[in-house]
Amino acid sequence: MSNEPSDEQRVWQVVALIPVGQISTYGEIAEMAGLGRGARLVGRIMSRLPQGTTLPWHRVINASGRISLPAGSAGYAEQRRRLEDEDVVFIKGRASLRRYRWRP
DNA sequence: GATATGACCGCAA
DNA sequence: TTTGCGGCCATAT
Repeated sequence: MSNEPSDEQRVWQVVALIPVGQISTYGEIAEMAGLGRGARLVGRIMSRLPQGTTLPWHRVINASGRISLPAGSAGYAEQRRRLEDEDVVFIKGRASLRRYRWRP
């Protein structure tokens, strides 16, 4: 039988490892999950997460340091609130923390 | 098969 | 710093 984890499974696994209060980007996640330049794939997978998931999806932002959800949307507000609850500071719409980088 | 779309990215100007 | 554009890759039509 195939125990091969799907791309979706690997992305979930990588996102789950992001430490509290730290952030990563779609591109970094794609790279770590072995998807190469599949940043858009990561974005698609994030958009399809089941409600009530325990995954720290809010710690994933784009390469510009900004939240990718439409500004003003409910999703944007929730992601920003969750990050601020973890002491991530926003300045002019950008997360002030240096983005989390994986340690090889 | 061709085209359009998306929680993206890097780079040039 | 911000914008625009090409590149990227899975899905939907």
